[in-house]
Amino acid sequence: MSVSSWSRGGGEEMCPYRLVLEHVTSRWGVLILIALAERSYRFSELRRAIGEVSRVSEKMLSQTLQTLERDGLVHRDAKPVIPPRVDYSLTDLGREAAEQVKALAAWTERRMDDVQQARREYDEARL
Amino acid sequence: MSVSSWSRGGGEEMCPYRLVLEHVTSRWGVLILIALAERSYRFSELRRAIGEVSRVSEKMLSQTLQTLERDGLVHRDAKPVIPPRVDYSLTDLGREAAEQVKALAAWTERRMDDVQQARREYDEARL
DNA sequence: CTGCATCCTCAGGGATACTG
DNA sequence: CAGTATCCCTGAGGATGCAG
Repeated sequence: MSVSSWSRGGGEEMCPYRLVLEHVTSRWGVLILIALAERSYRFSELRRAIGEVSRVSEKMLSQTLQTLERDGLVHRDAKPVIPPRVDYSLTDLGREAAEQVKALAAWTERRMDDVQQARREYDEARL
Repeated sequence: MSVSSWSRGGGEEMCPYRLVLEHVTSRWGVLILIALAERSYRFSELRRAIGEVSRVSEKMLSQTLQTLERDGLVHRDAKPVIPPRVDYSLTDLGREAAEQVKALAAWTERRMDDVQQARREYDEARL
């Protein structure tokens, strides 16, 4: 992986590859992948689970789920019953993505102390 | 790593840990970490390197560099010469972060075909 | 060259109401 | 319950100009 191995095409639009990366690392994408890595969730259930961390609107949740579904990372299982029941889970591809994201999140958690220490020093240095 | 292991504190603000994750996974944070993982760069040089992939304004570049520096991931070496020369490189902590990000980017690159295939099927299914 | 300050735009994203 | 549609607003981010 190197930056220069990326687009290099004179055009203006991003390479599709960057887009997937943005979907996966997006604010809600990260949380959805981590949540679904544990188990499948129904829509509102997922919203509550994520809400424990950071409030997410219905709009953003369904929007992000659609993006991830289109990328083949999330599987949407809509059962034709009344009231409606829709279960979301990860595909194999999604599980792989979730592993990467979880690794990143785990690293952040591990190194949190070092980061906060660095911040204190940085802030103190410019008082 | 599980979502529920995150904030859980009745408050409204994000846990500082989420913030670091957002810095690292941010649009420009990702590109900066990957670029600096290869070698150190001067400001404009870094801007051009990243620009090959996606145009970045001076403002966003310096802004993102500052947050990453504050988080202790990037080292800023300003040489007191005329004209000014400032070199940016990764700290040990930053190199660790870059490894995680590169792993994620590499995965995306590897699985790009599967994703595009999934997209085609998804789009085709709703014509 | 390396930025900081300013202005301005536009799209990400929240709140609300409504539907199947 | 699981969304879609609509309105609206904040803030990310670009463009420009200036300073050290």
